[in-house]
Amino acid sequence: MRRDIFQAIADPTRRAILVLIAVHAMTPNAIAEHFDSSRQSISKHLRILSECELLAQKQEGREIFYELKIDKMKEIDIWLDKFRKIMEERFQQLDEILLLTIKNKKK
Amino acid sequence: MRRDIFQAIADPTRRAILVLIAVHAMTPNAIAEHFDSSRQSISKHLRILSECELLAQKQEGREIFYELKIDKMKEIDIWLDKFRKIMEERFQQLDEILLLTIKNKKK
DNA sequence: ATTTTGCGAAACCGATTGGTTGCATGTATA
DNA sequence: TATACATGCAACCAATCGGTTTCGCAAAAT
Repeated sequence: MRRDIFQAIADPTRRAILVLIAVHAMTPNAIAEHFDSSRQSISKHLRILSECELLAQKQEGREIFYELKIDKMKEIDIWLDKFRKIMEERFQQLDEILLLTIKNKKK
Repeated sequence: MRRDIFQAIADPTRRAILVLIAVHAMTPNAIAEHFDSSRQSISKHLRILSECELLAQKQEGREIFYELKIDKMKEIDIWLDKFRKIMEERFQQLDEILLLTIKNKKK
């Protein structure tokens, strides 16, 4: 059972759920009303998102409110940072090449 | 055939390929050497990444160099922006509540 | 006390996934 | 020209995925 945040956000319904919940916590039934899928199907998605620690639950009577744990989203940002850094290095190298070219022309 | 960038980066091997290629373009064989998977398996991943426009190909003789199209990665960042904005709004609302609380105490 | 409501869990099903094997094709090399 | 190499593509397979149906269990409502 592979269960990481990248696999979690691969599904478009799950991404929509995250956006929906980001505004304020919601119950499974309330969430399901926003989609064509059944309540059970949404419940499955909620379980997967919870297993990835993207969601927290707040029980109120027989209702369960799911809320987004926004901090977990940072993990995606951290991964993207790798590419930001690599790109920075690339531009620096490009700068050096351009600088050398200018210097050579002056000779 | 669902083929978007989020589904593309869901697979850990594909994510590793992206990081590998980000540094400099590579051929399928060279990439495959970094993994336990077969050359054909890596080729399949490259095809999926290409279909998502995450990769560009440069043919050199009988070799094909795959390079990362870094701009496409921005799409993930754009999606993350939604949450950044929602969080900003939340903090603003929190500020307003705190402000009101202070004002009420003064009364 | 009985019924309704909100929910999770399990069983099942077709579609998709990631992997392998076996080709076909085009390019270097002998 | 014959051979070795780099690669893509199609066929196949077990595992996983997303969905539905059915059930059981509590908490509310009647």
